Amino acid sequence: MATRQEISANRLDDAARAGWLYYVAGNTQDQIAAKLGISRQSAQRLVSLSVSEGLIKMRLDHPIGRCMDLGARLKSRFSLDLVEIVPSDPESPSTTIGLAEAGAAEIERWLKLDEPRIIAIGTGRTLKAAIEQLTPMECPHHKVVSLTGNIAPDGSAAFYNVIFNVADVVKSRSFPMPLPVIASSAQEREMLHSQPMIRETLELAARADVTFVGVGDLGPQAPLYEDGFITEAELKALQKAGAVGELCGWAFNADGRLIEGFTNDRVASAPIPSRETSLVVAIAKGEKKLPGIRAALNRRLVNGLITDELTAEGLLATE
Amino acid sequence: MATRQEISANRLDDAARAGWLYYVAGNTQDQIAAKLGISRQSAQRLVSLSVSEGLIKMRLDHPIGRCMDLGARLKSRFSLDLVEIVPSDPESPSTTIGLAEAGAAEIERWLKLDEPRIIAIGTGRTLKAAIEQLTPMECPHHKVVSLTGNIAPDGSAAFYNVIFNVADVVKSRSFPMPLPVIASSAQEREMLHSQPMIRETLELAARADVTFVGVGDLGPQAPLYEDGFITEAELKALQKAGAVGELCGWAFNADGRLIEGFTNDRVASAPIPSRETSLVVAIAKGEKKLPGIRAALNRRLVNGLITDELTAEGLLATE
DNA sequence: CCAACCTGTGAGTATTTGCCCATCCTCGTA
DNA sequence: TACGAGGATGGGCAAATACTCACAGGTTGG
Repeated sequence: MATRQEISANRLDDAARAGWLYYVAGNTQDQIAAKLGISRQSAQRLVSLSVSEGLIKMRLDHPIGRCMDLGARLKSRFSLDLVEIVPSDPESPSTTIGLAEAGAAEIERWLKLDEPRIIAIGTGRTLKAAIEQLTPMECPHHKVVSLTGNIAPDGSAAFYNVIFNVADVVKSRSFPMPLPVIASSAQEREMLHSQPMIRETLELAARADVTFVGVGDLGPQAPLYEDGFITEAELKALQKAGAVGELCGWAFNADGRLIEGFTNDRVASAPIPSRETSLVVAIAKGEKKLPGIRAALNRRLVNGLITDELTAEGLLATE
Repeated sequence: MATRQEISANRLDDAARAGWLYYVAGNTQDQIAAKLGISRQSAQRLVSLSVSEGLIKMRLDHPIGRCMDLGARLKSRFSLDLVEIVPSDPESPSTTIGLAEAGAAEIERWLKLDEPRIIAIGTGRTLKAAIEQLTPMECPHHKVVSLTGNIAPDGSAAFYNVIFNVADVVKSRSFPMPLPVIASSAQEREMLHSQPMIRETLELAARADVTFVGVGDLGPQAPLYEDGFITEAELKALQKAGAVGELCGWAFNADGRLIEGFTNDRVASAPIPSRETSLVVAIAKGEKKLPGIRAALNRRLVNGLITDELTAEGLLATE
């Protein structure tokens, strides 16, 4: 008499045969049913079994395949709502190559929507590069709001504030923030934020449907420092306090917690919009930014990420 | 054979994405269409493209009892070092279905080795189909050497000479044989073989660690004849002399002995490498090739075989 | 011995996929 | 600028596939 195991092994054999006929030989299930002398439904079950039992392996031989794979893992590892991985070009030192195009594509996906949306934009080199990749289009029904001030320390318009570029290219209504990135004191910040126009912009930012931000590192070449928004002493103090990165000027430590005190008391940027009710996408890559990106993901300061293969690997490598 | 259309890299990227989403992530084409922002029909086209371009590879990972059994019996009956049996699809007239994938898998096993190897390759339709299934990989440390000439009777590159395809896909160093498959005379062959470069290639072939060859039949549609390497008269003469098959152009009789005289005096291919010190794998199946395969196994012209169920049965049935 | 249970089956039905065709867009040419 | 070839697109439809359900045959445990 046949034991259950033998029967099941036989069944797996049949499943393997059916799977082979289906996937490798390209038969239809009807043909398989005829060949194996069973009903089409049974054939379907066998084919299905061959997949669910892992008898059939499918592999994608294309550079993109690796990106998709990394993306899926990142998405589940950090419970992200959006992940986009672009192939790395190890030869190119550019911090924006590929990323800019991918970021622009994602921004355009939102702009193409017919229903009016509020799109919040941070600042930084990566974001600027992405905006430059945007296809000009007519989107007067959307609103684009800046999360950060657009006044550089010397009083001029901050170079890497990109809100005007966006509004220009896509013809949407724009809401810049006529503020310094970092106020001179907490009091000044409060004063500025209480101005009616700015208050409205802040409220608009809080209701953004989608947000795109860059991630800044706080190493020796921290963009905040290089662009003169913070002094060397302030940078050192932040580093000492454990800061590993910043979003729109908000410095945070390796846990993703905002650093208390220091420059954070004076950052005039809008708070990062809710990750519960909206999508906040970080666009960033690179060794230097890795700790910052990881921290932001861990504490869910963002729930979307556009990065490259190498960075994705780095994010998955640890822990 | 369909002419190779130049397809933009971007489209292949998209195809890869779609293929990944479909086969790996298990999305429906509707979902893919939504995610990529295209119509379902376009998604379907991309998925289909990813298969037809060979981006998606499917492999059956299960020892089907019947194939294992046949394989074990063949292995012991003919003292083989390697046997691989794939399921048969009795209805399909294709001479390569399934076999190509299995052959590619075995070739890949060798290519994946870290130590440098010399891999010799014969010629033929089956082998070409197998090569097309190879996954691109970087193997500059291996050497791939052709056993047969790559010049067709009309002077062009022989279509079924596959050495270039291999080298291309796996980036290894390749050693083709700039020779006709069959020289016009024994003298010409000697002359050609004495050329330094060719001599070196021949010596390399003799030292191959592993060899993959097809088996040609010598019936009315013998590939050697169909491809114009031998005349009808020569084919008839070979048949009369008892030839039942050929490896790389070397015709042999039912005992597996090389036919003396006739075209064998002029075959410009390298001799089949040693079965004592290396692995020589025949990849072949089909009723027509049965006598040839049997003869080659009997006299141990090869010590490895990749074939299908039906052929395996045929080999075991007689004697 | 019987009832509960499990496995596998076929029928019917909803969903998904493959393919044809009209149309649109692009680009080279007259 | 007009025009035609060639390729991409999306609608529609038939084929193929996946899923649900009720039931048959056999096993298990009382």
